[in-house]
Amino acid sequence: MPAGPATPTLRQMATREEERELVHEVADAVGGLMEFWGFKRVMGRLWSVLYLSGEPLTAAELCERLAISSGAASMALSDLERWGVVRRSRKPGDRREYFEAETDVWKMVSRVLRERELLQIEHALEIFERARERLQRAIPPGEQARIGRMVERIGRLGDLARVGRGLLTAMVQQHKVDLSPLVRFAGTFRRR
Amino acid sequence: MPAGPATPTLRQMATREEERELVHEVADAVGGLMEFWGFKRVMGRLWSVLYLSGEPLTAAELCERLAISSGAASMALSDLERWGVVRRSRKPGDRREYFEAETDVWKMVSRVLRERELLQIEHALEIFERARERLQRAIPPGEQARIGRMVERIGRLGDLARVGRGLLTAMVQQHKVDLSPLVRFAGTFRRR
DNA sequence: TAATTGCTTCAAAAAGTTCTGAAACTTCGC
DNA sequence: GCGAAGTTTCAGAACTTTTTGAAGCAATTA
Repeated sequence: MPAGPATPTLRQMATREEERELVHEVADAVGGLMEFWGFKRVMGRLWSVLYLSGEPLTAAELCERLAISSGAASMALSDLERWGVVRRSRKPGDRREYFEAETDVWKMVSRVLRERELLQIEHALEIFERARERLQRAIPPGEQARIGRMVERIGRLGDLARVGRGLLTAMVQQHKVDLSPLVRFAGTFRRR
Repeated sequence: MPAGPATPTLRQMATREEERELVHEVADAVGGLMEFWGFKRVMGRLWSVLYLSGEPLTAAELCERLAISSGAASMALSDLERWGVVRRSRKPGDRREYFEAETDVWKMVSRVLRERELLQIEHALEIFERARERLQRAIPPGEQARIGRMVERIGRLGDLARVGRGLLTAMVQQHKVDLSPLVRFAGTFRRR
């Protein structure tokens, strides 16, 4: 209602209300993205509220704003801290801990890529190579064709994993690398 | 045991055994990657077995090889089919359905990127922009600084989402696009 | 058309995940 | 060292996801 005799105070309250709601929407969207990425939804929500508030907040305040228990907050905040995405700080003369968001968003993303995605892909790659090697030797007679195809396909999975690893590595390493050769390389693995 | 008087038959059996195990390891690795990506683990396992076997298999055979129920197989195979990752086929004079893996791995990956990741990011982007716009207008007096910072930070989230969208779009569009400008662009969003 | 085989569906079970709230613990000022 | 305030831990509750197995359905053959 843009019309009506709203006093400045009422209008301000309405604005505050709207602000709260918008912040929550953003926090939920970030939470959704993070969940999609295999983190807890609350982690994304907590980080967003801290990031948008711009100033350190206490655990109690976060609990209240997001309507979660102290336990959940404590755990999620520890996780966030472990990911270097939130920092703790204290104010002199105040016993409570304050939490602050890391603001370099790219730093966060690249750390996750490096420590999680890259490990996962590296692990798969090891398995692929080991399997390929082992199948390669001692092919039973009369199975050349079948095993050969299998070996080739495992090889292709390995190639794809390597492309992924290359992309991630490139993204992660300070953007100093030109991704285009990698992307062209990826074209190699289409078909068959 | 490389020594010992193993008959050809025994040796062959050992090899078969090893093959089974290696295929399972690969299938689990792919399953792990797919789970990481928000799919069901079984989906990855099923696809891998089909991909590596190289020939169409029946549902019953897949159930047996992966030790899952017919229900689970039926559902996961439908999902895979919906993602264009597995095809059904029939053999004349055989009532059973056969399943075959899509072998163009990149086609699969890019479809997922396009239909899932891209949607998710697009959704977040809309929320960010809407929130930014709304906060922008009607800033309560004396809150310039606080709201201004908030608006700026939501803007930064939006920028990051756009970079992600750009990367995904580039990857998805037949590799015709050079990713390097995007990656350089990403450097813009570090710090503060 | 009936019998048979194979496939899908679905309710319930199992497994896995996240959240709560209170007890245990830590820290700090007195 | 004691008490108060704040934080972490953890067992169980609540919720979500995945799997099972059997009932129902569909297709094929005789």
